[in-house]
Amino acid sequence: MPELPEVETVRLGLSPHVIGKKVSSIQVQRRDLRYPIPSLLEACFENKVIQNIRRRSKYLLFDFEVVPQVMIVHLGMSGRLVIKAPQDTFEKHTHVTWNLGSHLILSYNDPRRFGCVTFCKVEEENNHPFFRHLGPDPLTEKFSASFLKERLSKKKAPIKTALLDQQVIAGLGNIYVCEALFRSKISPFMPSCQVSFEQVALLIDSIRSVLKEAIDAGGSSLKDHRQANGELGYFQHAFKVYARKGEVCKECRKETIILKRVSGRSTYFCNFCQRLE
DNA sequence: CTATCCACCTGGCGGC
DNA sequence: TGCCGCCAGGTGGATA
Repeated sequence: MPELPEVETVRLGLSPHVIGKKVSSIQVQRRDLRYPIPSLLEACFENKVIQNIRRRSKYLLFDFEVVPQVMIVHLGMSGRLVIKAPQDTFEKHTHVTWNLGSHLILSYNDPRRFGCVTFCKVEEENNHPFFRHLGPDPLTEKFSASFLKERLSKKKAPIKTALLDQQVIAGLGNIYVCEALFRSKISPFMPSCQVSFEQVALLIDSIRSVLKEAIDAGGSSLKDHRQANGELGYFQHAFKVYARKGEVCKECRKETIILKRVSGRSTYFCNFCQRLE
């Protein structure tokens, strides 16, 4: 499910409800997610106060007052992190719940169990395997045209593949790579090292604009994504190419959107707007 | 070291 | 209605 905008939407939605709240208890229904939930999770965070929620790439990090550990949550493909009330129903595949006093419950649900809930020492965060090799976040200044051009110049793989590589840029996934390439009029098949500096600059603008618009729309809901309040995101209605195979291109009005596999992932594009010269 | 492939898991959908 | 194959917002371990 969740790429950068969906994770950021969850962070923004959760923050006002949970920051400053004490976790009165934690219930773990099953621990075998992508990585086992550490047996010490409950002991580590029960009766502690949530101080802040941060996002790094597609991970959410929960800082707690006083606690020298940071809690890490990843939503995988199908994970949801939502605020509930005790009287609400809890769907199948709800694996972890955090009671925040007697009126609010933070709930983690993940049918496919590709996500994870874990923690690490604060001082080890930057060296954690999840974060050590991550590229820059596209919404920060470190992500510049000169930086990206340099990274791409060493790669022969298609630009589509490079943009999905979290070591090149952190937070993009299949949807937003397709959408950003379309906005830039760059073919997903163009070898990374052949993308010109001008195109890289345009690509950065496209990535930033599509991500910001998606965050403003509450993310994209295909099947699983919900905002923290349980509502659907609505950026999927703004897709120009993703999941639009066979539809007339909204830009050129000449050709229909094509679907091909690139490095194992469905890749949607307009063969006219994004033609290789 | 880099580049591909594929498994991990469940559920939804289309076709027959 | 039912069964089957295919597909899905991600990641990293195995392999060449």
